[in-house]
Amino acid sequence: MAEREGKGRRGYHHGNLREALVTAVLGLIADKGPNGFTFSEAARAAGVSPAAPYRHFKDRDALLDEVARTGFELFADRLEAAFDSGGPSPMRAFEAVTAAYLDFARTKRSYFVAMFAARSETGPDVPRAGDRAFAVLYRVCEGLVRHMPAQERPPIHMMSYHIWAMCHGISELFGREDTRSRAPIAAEELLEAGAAIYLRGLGILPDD
Amino acid sequence: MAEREGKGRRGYHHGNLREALVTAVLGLIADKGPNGFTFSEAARAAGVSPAAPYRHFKDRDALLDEVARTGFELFADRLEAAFDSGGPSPMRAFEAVTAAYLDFARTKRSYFVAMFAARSETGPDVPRAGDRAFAVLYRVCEGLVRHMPAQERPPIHMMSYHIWAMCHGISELFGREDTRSRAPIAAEELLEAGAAIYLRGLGILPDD
DNA sequence: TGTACATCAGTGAACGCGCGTTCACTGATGTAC
DNA sequence: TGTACATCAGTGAACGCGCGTTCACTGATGTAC
Repeated sequence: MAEREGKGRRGYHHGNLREALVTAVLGLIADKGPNGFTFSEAARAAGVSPAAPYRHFKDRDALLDEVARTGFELFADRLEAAFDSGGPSPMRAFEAVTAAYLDFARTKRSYFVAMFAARSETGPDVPRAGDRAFAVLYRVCEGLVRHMPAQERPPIHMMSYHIWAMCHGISELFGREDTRSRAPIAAEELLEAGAAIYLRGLGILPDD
Repeated sequence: MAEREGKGRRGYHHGNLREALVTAVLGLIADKGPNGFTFSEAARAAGVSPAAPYRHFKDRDALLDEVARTGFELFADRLEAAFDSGGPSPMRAFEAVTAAYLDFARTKRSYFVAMFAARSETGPDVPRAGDRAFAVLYRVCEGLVRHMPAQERPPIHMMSYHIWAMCHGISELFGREDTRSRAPIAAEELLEAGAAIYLRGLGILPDD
């Protein structure tokens, strides 16, 4: 029980301590928030001496940055997969991507928290990974707008920011498992309805 | 310089240590985040021995809760004032309130961070203070919808959640002074445009 | 108005604890021959 | 296929430090008479 034999931990050498630390941190974040744990605790949670993490990370912030970076990569993967699942229909892609945003924020909560808690100064790779996720939202909007006459098209950048903000706001306020969500409406429905209203305001109707 | 004579700190007794601690914590949050300071640091920043805060707060979390509670009260005050400033025009009230949301999130960043970082379990007063702020958004939406025929009116609760989420998402993603905002568009414009599109989607036009 | 006393709100010394970090070390792994 | 050796990735003991918390204390304030 105290030992973790199954995977990793094959004797003196851990084998994949770097990933094990990230995993351990995710658990700690879930319990105590992004700043509620120490470097030593992370080592302990990974079943390793307090000096071991220094082989892989300069300090606690570097470790947290790694979690954030990994989270952004995973996030971007999810959004891209959702985008592809929408097939040729821009509207389906839109729905799949926004739903994936919400789902990630809820089910990968620890990643999500780390992604927005990490100090953006230290990790130059973190924003870059975020850009990949944003690009998916951009492409989604592009698809929705393509059939419109050029004059009526809204600025796609602005539109993607709006969608991003809506997803993000709803995730933060209503899409958390830990706090009983404070709205009597489910976050998914709320987002779906809000997005539909927003798109209608741009002249984009549900039946493509 | 090291002493703070002007106000408070009138000799052996501080006079208003409770508020002074809250103020000190706001400064610490601005520097190092909501969990980046210790109880002792708060005491030191208030110019007081490390044992003194125990007269007023059980522990660090209680202190942070107080900051959050104060923040929510102030936030609600600001929104209410903005609402009143809109006069009889629902649309002006709407614009003033959403702008006030953004402004608070930016200029009272430390409060804002504390408000959403405090563990909601411990402080039963915190959500209650948040409700007062939400009530303003609700009234704003009510006003916007009043002239519509009853059948066309959207559910006001849903509508207020949407507005709240939009304000919140934009504040978090683009409305921070610390990080250079990542959007090439200013948060205010972004919010204004997004809200206008959303309202148009509901059949509400700018010219009341 | 003065005095005695209770209460309040601080001090500062003390304690045990766990953290961050360094260090010489050592077991495991990979590779040259 | 075996052996020697370099390198890698851990250990565990040690250190100084600051934190959280308690404690007897003390200066300031408020109030009863």
